[in-house]
Amino acid sequence: MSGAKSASMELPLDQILRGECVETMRSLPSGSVDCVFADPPYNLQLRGELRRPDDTLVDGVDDDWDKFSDLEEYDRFTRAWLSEARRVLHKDGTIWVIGSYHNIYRIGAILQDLGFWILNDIVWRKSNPMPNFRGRRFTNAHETLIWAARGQDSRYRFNYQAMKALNDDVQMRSDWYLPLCTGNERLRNEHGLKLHPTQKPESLLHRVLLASTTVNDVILDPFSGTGTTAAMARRLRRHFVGIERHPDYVEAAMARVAAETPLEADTVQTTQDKREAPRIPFGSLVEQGVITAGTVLCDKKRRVHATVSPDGTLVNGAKRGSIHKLGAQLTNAPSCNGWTFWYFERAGELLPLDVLRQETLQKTAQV
Amino acid sequence: MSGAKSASMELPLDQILRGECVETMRSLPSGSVDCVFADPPYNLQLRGELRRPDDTLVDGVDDDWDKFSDLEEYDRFTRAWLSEARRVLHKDGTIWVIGSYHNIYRIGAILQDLGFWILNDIVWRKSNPMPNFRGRRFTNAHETLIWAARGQDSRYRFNYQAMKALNDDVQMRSDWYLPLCTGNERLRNEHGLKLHPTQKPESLLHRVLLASTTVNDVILDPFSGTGTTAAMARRLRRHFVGIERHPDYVEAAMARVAAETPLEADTVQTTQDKREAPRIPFGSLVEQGVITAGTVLCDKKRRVHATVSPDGTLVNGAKRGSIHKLGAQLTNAPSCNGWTFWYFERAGELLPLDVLRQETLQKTAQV
DNA sequence: AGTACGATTGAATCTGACA
DNA sequence: CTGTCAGATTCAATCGTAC
Repeated sequence: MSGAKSASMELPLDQILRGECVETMRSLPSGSVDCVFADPPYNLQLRGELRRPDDTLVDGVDDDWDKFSDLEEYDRFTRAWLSEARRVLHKDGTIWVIGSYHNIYRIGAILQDLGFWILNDIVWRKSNPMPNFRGRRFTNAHETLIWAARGQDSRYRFNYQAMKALNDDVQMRSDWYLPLCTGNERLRNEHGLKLHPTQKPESLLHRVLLASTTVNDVILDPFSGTGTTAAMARRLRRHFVGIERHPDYVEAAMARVAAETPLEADTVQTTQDKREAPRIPFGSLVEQGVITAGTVLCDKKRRVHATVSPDGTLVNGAKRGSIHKLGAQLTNAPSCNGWTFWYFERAGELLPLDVLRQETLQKTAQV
Repeated sequence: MSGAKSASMELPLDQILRGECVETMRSLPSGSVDCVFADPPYNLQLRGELRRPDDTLVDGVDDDWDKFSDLEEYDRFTRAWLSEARRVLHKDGTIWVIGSYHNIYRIGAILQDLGFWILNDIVWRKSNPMPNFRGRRFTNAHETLIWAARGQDSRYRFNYQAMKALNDDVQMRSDWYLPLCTGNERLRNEHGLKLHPTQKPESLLHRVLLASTTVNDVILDPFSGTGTTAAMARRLRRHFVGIERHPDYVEAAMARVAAETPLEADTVQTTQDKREAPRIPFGSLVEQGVITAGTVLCDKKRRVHATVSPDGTLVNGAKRGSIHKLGAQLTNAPSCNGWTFWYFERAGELLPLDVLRQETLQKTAQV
C-alpha cells in the first residue's frame, strides 16, 4: 500500500499528540494514513462496585473518560471520531476497532452506516480472563476486533502468506488466542500499580500490524493510551501517529517508544505474497533458455500434453494458448494456473513449471 | 424461571406454526415464553460465484429470504421482529440471537435500543469452517450469539453449575468450540442434498437450552427452519413454539421432532463434550515475545543456522520457511520436526525450541 | 473386516493489473 | 468507465469405493 506516503510530509510522524481525539484528527490531512487502530472507551455500565469471593475489590474501569450519559451520547461520540478517522484514512486503507459487547455493536453498526466495509470480525480469546465472580453469566473471555476497509472497493492490504506462516502454515482464522497484558509488559506507576486500566498486549498489535500493514506504513491510533500501537509500529519499522488526551499517558508512551529498538531491516521482512513477487512471463523463460522451445509438458498425471513454442505459448494439436489458457481449455475448467498445472521432466523426475519460475526469481534476486 | 407458564395455555405448544414471523408472533400472548432463540437472515450480500482452488463451485446462500434492498430495510425488519419477540417474552426471560459480522452489529445495536440488556456475547468457534479460498481475508471461523435479558432488571435464569459441569468443572467461557452440522445430522432431500442452507448443529442448541432454560420452559423460535431448536427442546424436556414460513421446512421439522425421544428427566444434564487439543504455532511464541525476531537458531551440532522472522518463519540466505520446512530443506530430509531440530541459546546452554513450547503450554493451558 | 484413498462440502459480503 | 487476461487460492470431516 503506502499510497498514503505522498501526503505524509504534513503528518507529525512518530509522535503522540496530546489532545482531544476528534479535534486533533481534524488537523491531519485527508487520506494520509494507511491504517487506523482504535481502542475507544468501552462505555462500561458497571453498577456499583464488584467484589471477588474473598471480598477483595475488583479494580474496574470507572475512569471519567469511560462515562457517557446514555447510548445516544456514546453514538454521537462514536460517529464523530469514526467520521474523522475515515477522512484521514487512505482510500485503500483499513481500520481496526476493538471493543466488548458493551460498545462493539454501536461501533459496528456506525462503521457500516459510514460506508466502511467490514472484512472480518476477529475474536481475541483471552488465555487468562478474569473469572465471573458472581456466577450469573458466562466468563467474559474474549474481546472483539472489527477489521474494515475504508470502502467496499478499497484495494486493501492483507499479508496472507505472513499470517499463514505465523499459524504453522494453515490459514489464520478469525479467532486469536492470546494472553492478557501482564507482568513486565504492563506499565506501572511509582506505586507498582497499573498505569492504565486497559493496556493491550503487544502480541495483539504485533499480529494486527503484521497482517494489514507493510514496512514504512503510517498507523494512526486516536486513543493511544500507553502506546502499545506506537511501540509495535516502531519495533516493526512502521510509522505511527498517536493521539492521547492525558499528559501522563503521552509521557509514558513516548518513553516506551524511545526504549523500543526497531528490528533489523532484513529481519523485519515476512513471507511475501506471491501477488507481490515480480511477475515473470513464461515467455521470458523461453527467451532466456531456461526452458527450450519444443519441450513437451504434461499435467501431473500425464493425461494431457503440450509443446512449448518459441513465443511462450503451448500447442496441443490445433489448440494454442498461454500456459493458463491451454490448461483451462484442455481440462474444461473456467480458469487454470499454468505454473502449477504443467509439469516438465528433469533427471527422470516430474516437476511443475513453478520450480523454474522460483529458480529464476532467486537468481535475479541475488543480484 | 417458568414464570411464563401461567399464560402458556393460550400458546400453541410444541408446534411449528406456518406463517410470517412478525405477523404470527402478534397472535401470541404477551409475556408468555421463557426464552427466545432466533436465527434470522444474515443479509450476506454475496456478489458473484465463488470457486474453490480445485474449481468446484461453492454452494452459497442465495435464497430470497436473505435478500434485502439495503441496510435500512434490514434494520426495519430487525426492529419489527425483535419488538414482537420482546413483547411475547416473559419479563424475566432471555433471548438468544445468532449472526455473523454481516448482521450481528445491526442486531446488537437494535437489541440495546429496544431495552434488552446484553448479558454475554458468545463466540461459536467452528472446528471445521469453510476456508477463505481467495486468500484475501482471515478464515471466517466463528459466528456470534448475543444473549440478552428482556430488561436490565430481569431476574433471568442461568444454570451456572450445569455449565460448569459441562466444562470439566471450570466456569464456562464465552467462546464455544463446536463442529458444523454435517453428516447424518444434516437433513437432506430426496436427492441427498442439504434441505436447508444454514441448519445449526444440535450441540449448539443443546448448550443454549441447558444454560438458560429449565424443564418445562417454553422456547420460541421465530425462524424455525429445520427445527433444531424444537428437536433439542423436546430432547431436553422443554416446550417449544416454532414459526416458519416455508411449508417444506415446517413438515420436515415436525417429522424431526416426532422422531426425537425425550431424555429421562434425571439424565438431562449429564452430556459432556470433548475438549480441544492444545496446539501452539511457533509464530505465536514470536508474537508473545517468548522468542524474539532476529534470534539466530542452529541445529544440535551447530552445522546449520537460521534467523527468526516476525511472522514465525526462519530465514537462511534466500531460503525461508516454517521451522519444519526449513529444517527439512537444509538437511535434504523429506520432513523435519522443527521443535526438536532447532536449538537456541539460554545461559550459555543450547536448548531445543520444544522447551519454549512446553513452558508456554504450562503457562497457558488452552481450554 | 479393516485400511487407504478419493470425492464432496460448509451462512462467503473472496483478484487485480493494465489496456 | 469497461474489457481482458494472468494467475493466486483450501481445512476439517464425512462418506463412498477399492483393495
